[in-house]
Amino acid sequence: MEEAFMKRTANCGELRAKDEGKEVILNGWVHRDRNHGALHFINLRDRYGMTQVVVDDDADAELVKRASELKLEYCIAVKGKVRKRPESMVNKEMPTGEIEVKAEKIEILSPSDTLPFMIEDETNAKEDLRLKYRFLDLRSKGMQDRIRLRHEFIKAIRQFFYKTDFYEIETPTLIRSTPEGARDFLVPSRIYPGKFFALPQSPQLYKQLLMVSGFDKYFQIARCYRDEDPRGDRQLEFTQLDLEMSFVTREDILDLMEKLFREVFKKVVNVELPEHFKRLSYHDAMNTYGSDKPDLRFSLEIKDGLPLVDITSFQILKDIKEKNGAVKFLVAPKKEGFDYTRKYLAELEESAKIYGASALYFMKAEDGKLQGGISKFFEGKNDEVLSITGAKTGDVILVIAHENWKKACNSMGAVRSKLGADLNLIKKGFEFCWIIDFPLFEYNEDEGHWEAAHHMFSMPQSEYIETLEEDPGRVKGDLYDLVLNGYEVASGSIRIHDVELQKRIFRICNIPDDMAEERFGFLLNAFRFSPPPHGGIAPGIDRICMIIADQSSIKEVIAYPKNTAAMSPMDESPAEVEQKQLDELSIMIKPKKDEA
RNA sequence: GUGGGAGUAGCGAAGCUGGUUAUCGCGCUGGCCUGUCACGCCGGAGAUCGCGGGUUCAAGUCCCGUCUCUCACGCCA
Repeated sequence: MEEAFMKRTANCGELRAKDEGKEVILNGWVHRDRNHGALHFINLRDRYGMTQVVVDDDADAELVKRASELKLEYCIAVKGKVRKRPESMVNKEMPTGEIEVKAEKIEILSPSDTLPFMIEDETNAKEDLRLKYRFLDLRSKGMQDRIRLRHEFIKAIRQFFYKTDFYEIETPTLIRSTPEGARDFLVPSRIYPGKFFALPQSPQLYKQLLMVSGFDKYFQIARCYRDEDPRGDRQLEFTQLDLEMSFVTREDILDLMEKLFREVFKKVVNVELPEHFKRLSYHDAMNTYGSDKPDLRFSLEIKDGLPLVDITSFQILKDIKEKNGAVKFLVAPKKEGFDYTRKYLAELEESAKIYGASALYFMKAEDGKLQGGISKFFEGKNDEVLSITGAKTGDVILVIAHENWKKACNSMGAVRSKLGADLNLIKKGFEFCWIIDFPLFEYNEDEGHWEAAHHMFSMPQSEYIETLEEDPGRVKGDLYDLVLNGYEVASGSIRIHDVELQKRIFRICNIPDDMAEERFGFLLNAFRFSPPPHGGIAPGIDRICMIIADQSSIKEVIAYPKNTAAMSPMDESPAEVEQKQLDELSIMIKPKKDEA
């Protein structure tokens, strides 16, 4: 019996000089096609690589004709013999560059329309077009590499956990709301007309129940859904490694994560991470780097500007200090070939204003003197300013003042980030750090009440527990974030496991007991039956892969395009969809007559 | 929700202060080519300049409206 098509005996990435003389069949796509008249070269591509196929000058008429029919991205089968390329024709750029396959027969398995954009390592087609033709975009080497990276990353995570006594457990996805603070995606229920399921924002409640059940250690590669505006580093639908452990302290969890990332980064990108990651308190991170997710690939530090206020005649700074606000300064370093022009300083100010600063003040240090900007407010105090700031000739002292400490920090943080990028200060590599001692509550001005800064199930640090209600703003939580190159990549905490404490937290967050009972009753109920002390953390797989893939967008490292992941939303109302789906299903189930 | 940017051939772009045939590269197409590998060379087709309106002798270019995309903020960790 003749085969349906010439099925491959080798892939396009594996043939080498040692395979010389082998008769092979390759299957793949026509990546490039170079026709020289009597000689014809075809780069045949599959996910394993690329192999050059030659239609030589001794080819018979049929082979020549078939080869001339080929166009880009035709899916073909080639039968031929592996041969070494002539010495001077070896392509060192290609892993298979020492050989080529001399075609004896070509079969077109499937032709292709003219492409909407070229399949290149990195295409410059616009995002929406690439997403419309996602299947073509994913044929490119750049995209295949990203998807492979993601695969390797998840594989390495699983390998790590399979050596431990963690259980991998899946939690439900048609659930009642998990309160992470974002909007829920809702799914109408057919069985309970008019009612809805929520898709999980995280497996939070369920993993806590698993701890109450005594599973002790659990992990899951979990899909999560949050109905908020997407960004380059944030999707509606995303994947995280979710884990929870019983009878542990914060140190156990941080330690586990450091071990995990050391092993995984070694395996996946062959990078040695330090044994322990730097730690910064939330306050130190904000004060020093102007961000709770600082990029430590460059050191540029923000300093407290209050000492400057004591020696200035600048009333605006004095007023801010009077009101207990924050004054921050940053010394922008001199750099050869880079001028702090008026225009550039205005750009820096713009980036500060986005985060609420009303102005970015500056003065230049030149030969032991201050020049320009606000220097006139430091008449006769040049030496003091230079000694406080440490500024040297060519440096620029940047100052931000704001009544609101957080806004002052964030604004200067934006300036720091821009300087880091523009002055090329950012080193290659991976800088992890822990941010710890987060405040447990934040005041929501719009709603007029306190709310959980992270989520409502995180433990306050023990010294605050008795006096929680007195001033929620000063309560630090047993919360920890893992930050990589300026992105938050994991977030975790030690959980509350006590009904009364949980209810107090709910009350502070303006959730009265009856509402708490209604929404989280099943968790509160579980807490009545000897829940163990426990805690966990959830690293975002998409974002870490994005950073490893050199900060391509998350759209590029996950398998689904934007909006609701796989597709843009449907127009029909749920009821219409349901009927339509049933109709389609019944057509599919009925066998066609001629097939039966 | 707010603000910035963009929409010109299948794709990516150019088109300065309005001026008569809208340019370039890739792709497509016809031909030539025995060693290419982003092959090369010669020719060709392909665009009511997002859409609607306005100003003007004249609009891709200026104005108003509108849609779409995109980035930042808000929101969200």
